Amino acid sequence: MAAAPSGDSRGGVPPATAARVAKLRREIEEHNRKYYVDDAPEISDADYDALFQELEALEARYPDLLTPDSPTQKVGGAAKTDFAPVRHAIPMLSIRTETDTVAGAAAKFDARVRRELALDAAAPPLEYLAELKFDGLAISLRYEDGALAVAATRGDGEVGEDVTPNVRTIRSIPRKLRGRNLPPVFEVRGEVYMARRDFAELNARQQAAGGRLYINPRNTAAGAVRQIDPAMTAQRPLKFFAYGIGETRGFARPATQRAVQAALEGFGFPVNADSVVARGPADLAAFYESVALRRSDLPFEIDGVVYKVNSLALQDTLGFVSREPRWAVAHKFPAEEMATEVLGIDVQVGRTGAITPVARLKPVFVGGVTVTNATLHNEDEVRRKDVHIGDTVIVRRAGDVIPEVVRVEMDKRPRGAAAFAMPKRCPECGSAIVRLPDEAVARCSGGLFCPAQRKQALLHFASRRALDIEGLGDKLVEQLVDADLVRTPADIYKLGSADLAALERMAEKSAANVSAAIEKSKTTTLARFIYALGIRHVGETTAKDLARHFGGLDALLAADEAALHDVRDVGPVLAESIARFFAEGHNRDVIAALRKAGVHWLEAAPHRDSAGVLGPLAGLTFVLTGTLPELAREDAKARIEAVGGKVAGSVSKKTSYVVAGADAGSKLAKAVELEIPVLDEAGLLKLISRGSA
DNA sequence: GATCCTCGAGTTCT
DNA sequence: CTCGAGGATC
Repeated sequence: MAAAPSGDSRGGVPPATAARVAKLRREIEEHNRKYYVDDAPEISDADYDALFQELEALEARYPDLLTPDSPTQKVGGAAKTDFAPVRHAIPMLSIRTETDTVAGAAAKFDARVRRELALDAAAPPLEYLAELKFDGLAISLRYEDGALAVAATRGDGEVGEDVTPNVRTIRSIPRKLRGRNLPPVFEVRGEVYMARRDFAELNARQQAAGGRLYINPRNTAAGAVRQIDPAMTAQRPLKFFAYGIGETRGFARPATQRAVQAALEGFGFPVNADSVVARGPADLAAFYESVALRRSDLPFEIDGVVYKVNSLALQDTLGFVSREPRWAVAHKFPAEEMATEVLGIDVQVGRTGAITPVARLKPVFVGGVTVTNATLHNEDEVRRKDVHIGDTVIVRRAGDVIPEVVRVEMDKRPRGAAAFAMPKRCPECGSAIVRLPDEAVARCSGGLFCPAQRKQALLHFASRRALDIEGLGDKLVEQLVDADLVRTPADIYKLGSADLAALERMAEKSAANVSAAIEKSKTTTLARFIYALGIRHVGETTAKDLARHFGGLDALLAADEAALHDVRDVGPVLAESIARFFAEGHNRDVIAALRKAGVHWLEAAPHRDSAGVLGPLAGLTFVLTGTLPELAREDAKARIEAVGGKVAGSVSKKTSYVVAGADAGSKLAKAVELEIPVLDEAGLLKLISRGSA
């Protein structure tokens, strides 16, 4: 940390003030770290803000004290923890997850491996190693001449973060390999984790000290490894299991995965003993069953088991499909389910007025987080699941993310528990709630008169894929609408910094940031603008089609329903919806006001041919899945579209290529099933550049 | 008229 | 991610 100006008084700064500024900076950095890295803030937001404001005030008063590295100068105040990047000599793989029944998953994997190896049914069963899948943080340890040289997180599989100083504090990781004639290079792959008991003790200490409790062992372990200060890591009871090797030099590779375990133990690494050599799929399924029964008795958390082909020679033969080995699968346990109580069923109002019932739940810890809400989608869904208020329900996190009510425990229903009744009037604006005969969704009829819909419309307008106004989030929109400072998107452009700064939780600095973001959003594209308007049934894709078809906004405004029909993928419903939107005087006024405020874009000549611009990838449809090493998903999409390709959301027979990155999910599986060619990022880039050459 | 393919919209928590 | 529904295709 760069010190505040030192001893020699300059600009008449009292030494006590300089010291106070330095202290504030230290404290704020520390709290940032607790908040962002430890995920365990020590002070309330209000106290934090007070420190921050004091520092800002002092810096404003004594500009000499202002240094570029002051926390006040960092965007968003976030202490981005930048560890040095480390490129893995051999990529750290992600293992494909099999989702099927117990017997099915093992059988599928076995069948796939046998097919790849061209084994016929008469061939003897294959040998596998079945291991536990630890729920921790994957780490690669590089030993040079026997000494730990680099420890890196997995990152995206290609490039991880250098966490060597932190990892050195973990006692079960040897600093030097055991034995003689050590290989010049030896990389170990394994998992850093926190044992259940250690986690509980850590939390007991936290509680005694009056600190915030940690959520779960995995996040705590991951947070601890990514500490800025290794001394903090040292205070966390972390452990390690080794399970594989990366690059090696001067090391005779063993013949089997089992022998790799033995070699790792020989070098002094802890290897979990709970693994078996299995013959054929039935043995794998039996291992899974046995582990599932013992899961809660294990001293650490696991989220499934891993099956690997035991022979390393066969592993080499099998190779990879875009960064996923064909010789291993993870077989995860089904999502954890917990019982809890339905405290009530509220409704939420969406941008289109859709009324969504949401179950308010008694907080329950499931799948690693505390869940308090779960969507019930719509009236029919509530009826189908037959959820009443006061019911005990089983909850899980679908796809390991979004909480869902699985079912009701009928025998626990209290007498007289009330069923859900769709309200007649919108809770936000009092307008009638209407459900059209063939629709599943009930809607508030208030339109933009309804504050909830107005807020959602504004959020949509400012969202990343629309005009992308950074910093204009739900809290801010809430205040702006409630204070009646903003009614339509056009009003956003009338806000001055002073208006913003007058709001709660808005210091001058943040207000200036938002102002700048608003200014920046004025330069946009026609497609984004159309999308931002929030026309029913017009999403990102349709907005692009409209922009391309008409070229300019005036042509679109002038189009009647028949003209709209000519746009690709626009049928009667969309044509009517679009025409009705633009026929509305209010909407035309808002559009005019936005243009007047300076929102602008480059207009192009209309492309009446619905095939769109021609490019080397014209006519090809791509589906993206997983995380690519370099390109963000949006970038990849833009690159493909720039040369005429199309990016779709799901895999079908019409898909030309699937581009798969790390942790690819069901879409990759579907691609393999439909025998659609799979590319990695490099393959995609090659295709783009070769095509355009 | 049935079926398949997409797109749109809504959603949780950190 | 998942569901519902619009549009295209056979």
